[in-house]
Amino acid sequence: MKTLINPTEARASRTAKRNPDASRLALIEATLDSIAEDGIAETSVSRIIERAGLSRGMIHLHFGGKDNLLTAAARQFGEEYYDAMDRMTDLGPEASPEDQIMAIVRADLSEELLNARSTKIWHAFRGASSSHPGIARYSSTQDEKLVAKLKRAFSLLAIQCHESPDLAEDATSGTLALLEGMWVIYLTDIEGFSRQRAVDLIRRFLSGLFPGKFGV
Amino acid sequence: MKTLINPTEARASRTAKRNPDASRLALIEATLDSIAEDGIAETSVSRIIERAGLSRGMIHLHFGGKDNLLTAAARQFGEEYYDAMDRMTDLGPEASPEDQIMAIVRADLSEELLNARSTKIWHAFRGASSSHPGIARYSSTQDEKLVAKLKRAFSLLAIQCHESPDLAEDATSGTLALLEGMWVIYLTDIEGFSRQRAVDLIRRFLSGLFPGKFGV
DNA sequence: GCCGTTAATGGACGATCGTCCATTAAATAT
DNA sequence: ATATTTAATGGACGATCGTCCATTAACGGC
Repeated sequence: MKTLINPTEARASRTAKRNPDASRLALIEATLDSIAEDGIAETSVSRIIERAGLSRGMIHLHFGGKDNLLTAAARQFGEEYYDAMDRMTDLGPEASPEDQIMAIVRADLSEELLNARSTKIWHAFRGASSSHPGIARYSSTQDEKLVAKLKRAFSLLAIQCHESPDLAEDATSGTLALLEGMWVIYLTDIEGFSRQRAVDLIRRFLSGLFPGKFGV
Repeated sequence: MKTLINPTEARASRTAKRNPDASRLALIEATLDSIAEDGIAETSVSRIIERAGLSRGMIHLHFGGKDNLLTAAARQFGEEYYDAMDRMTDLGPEASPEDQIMAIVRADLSEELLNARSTKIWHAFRGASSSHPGIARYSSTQDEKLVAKLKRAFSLLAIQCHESPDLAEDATSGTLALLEGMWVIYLTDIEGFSRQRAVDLIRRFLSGLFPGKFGV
């Protein structure tokens, strides 16, 4: 059930030994898996090392404590999100703002980014960030980068449509709220959620804001 | 800092004794306060009884265990939300669908419902509900009632506008997503959040969906 | 092939977790 | 006034928490 980036780097069978980078990664992945499956409250040191197949002392050795491991896991989770987001929204310089915006929307709602594992982890980190400064850092940068991406495209679109920058501002905030809301709704009812319907719905809302744009 | 429904019922000074209902309520309120201030992970039996000013055995006596107390707290939290929502959206039978919808939006984003305490608790329960069936029950009914309220008003509005029921469906889901998203955004940056801007933004999105309606 | 370095182990530690129960004392019934 | 019922107390219990460290073993330099 564990999802390691490279299966061959998976922790150390009995023979393979002394691979500190792989151990660090295994601990981070085990932490994320545990949060996704058991919740952050149940994610104890014992559970983590059991999942990673490592010994008790490793967390203190590599991270200096459980808190730092959680912070490292939050950092990696955010980086994985943005690597995938950047890769999926790289449309070249001459893509229209509409296409860029819809690419962001589709990416954020794609199975790669929006799935049971990632929403559980995202939700757990969001909740913990109010009392955990380390996690808060990487949760907030996640938003800032997404906002910047959206705002740039909507500003361009507003200029094209001879609309005020005010509209770009509202469209950015509204799209962000719609995407965040979709994640919550997905988490609430994973089985009943339809990615296609979510994308179409956001398109319809944006079409109302920019008449003639966003298809239909 | 504790918010008791009736301050005079607050737990038992040294003199007042033997008030099982007040004790139950004090435990629930202490639980909600602890979740809001320290997070659900830090909300232990010891912390709860310390906040409530009661003795260790009370949780087992009144609820049979910590899990049942959490469930009772989730139930009460949901009921408080809907009592306030119903009270704030009771506009009489001849209110227009637009007014009803905006009343729901304004209520959901009002200081009474959207504040630091309630968003933290809401978020914690949402996260816990995936592994805690008791909490899940009361989290899901919360959504169902809100969806029903919105859908009724949007269906009426769609008929008035000679639009397809399909639009009412999308408007309901979209408004719900916007509201859920606003709660997440509020939780992320409480200081920077503007209720008025959030209400106006949702109105603007709805105005795009129903041209000529929703002011501006 | 020996030695210093360091990744890795796993148990010990005190603190805290949630549950439970013997006891006390207030309210009610007789 | 006495007996019964039950709310409330607070400590004991084993389990588990996160941290730390003495020990083992794999690696790189000579």
